[in-house]
Amino acid sequence: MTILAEPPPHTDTLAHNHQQCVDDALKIADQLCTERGVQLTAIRQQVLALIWESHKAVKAYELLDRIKPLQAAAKPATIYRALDFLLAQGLIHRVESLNAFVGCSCSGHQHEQLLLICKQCEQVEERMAAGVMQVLAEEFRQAGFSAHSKAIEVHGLCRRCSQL
Amino acid sequence: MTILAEPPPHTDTLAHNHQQCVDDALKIADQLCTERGVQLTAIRQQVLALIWESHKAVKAYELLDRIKPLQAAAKPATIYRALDFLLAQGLIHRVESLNAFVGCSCSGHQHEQLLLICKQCEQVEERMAAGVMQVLAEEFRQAGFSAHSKAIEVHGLCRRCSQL
DNA sequence: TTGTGGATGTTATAATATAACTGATGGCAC
DNA sequence: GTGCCATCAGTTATATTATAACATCCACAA
Repeated sequence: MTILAEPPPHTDTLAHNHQQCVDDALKIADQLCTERGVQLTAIRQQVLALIWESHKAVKAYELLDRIKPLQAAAKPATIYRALDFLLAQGLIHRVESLNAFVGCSCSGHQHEQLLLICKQCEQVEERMAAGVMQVLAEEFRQAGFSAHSKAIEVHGLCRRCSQL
Repeated sequence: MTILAEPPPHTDTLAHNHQQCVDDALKIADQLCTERGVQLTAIRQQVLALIWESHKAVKAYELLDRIKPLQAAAKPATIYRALDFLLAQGLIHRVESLNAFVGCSCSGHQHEQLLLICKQCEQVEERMAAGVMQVLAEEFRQAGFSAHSKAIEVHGLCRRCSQL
């Protein structure tokens, strides 16, 4: 079983240039939406930017609080509609086990990912985990199951936090 | 990569003797609780039995409605407390992506499982998926991640429903 | 008896999410 | 330009999921 190379994990907010993450995410979002002929409106972009403020998963009502300075009229529906859009475009992940949302760093790729959620620093690392997905596919074949979507969410301690 | 043998899937309510599933589940629960010196009280047993009425994932408030004939005083806390107990004992799974609960057919085993959730018939098949878990473990090692819990929930069509 | 711990009862409320209708905007066919 | 349509956002209300906090009960042991 060969495991494909992974992009460097960004679980260390101190050590990486986070503004670069945000800029990249917004730029990619912009490009993808243009290509697809869908609108990355101001609200949607603001929500995406708020989600990318950290590598932690963010709750919808936290986003609501944080968008209010920019969108005074914001209500739950404002946020949930933006989240629905971003999810549909693959720009964010929903973290089911936390009822929260995190930026997707492989936006535009179709493959599903593995989400490693740190209990300590709360950051979420996304990994393509090609090997895992391949073995999973074999498992589905055996089970006669046609998979439409999968979430692999793992709670534990990230490299950094387990070393502390 | 060898895949271990799986117990026969019980995704077909019509074709299998479901009463057997329920009886087995209750008997195993009883044994485990006795062994562990914890109390499988009437409420807890009733909730477990209600969850086992089908192989579908059941919502907490559905359980609340269904337990009322038996426990007229039942309130949300009644159900959530019973669910917490059953989860702690490994007798049920929480299906994060549905905010619902399903009986665990490998109660007492420590290993994590793969949950295959059918969009059509709503039944949940549990698989040990030893191969998947093994490859996952290798992935964690590479990521320097110490996993404490993992949920692998896959939505799609089960064998039966994809053949219809 | 008297405490102690576990389970349950009870009330209230928090947290998460959606429905349904209204209005505003902008493109485009005519 | 006018009218039409689709998309997005505003607004109100409510549904759904989950927990907090405190009271009560009861079995059992000291």
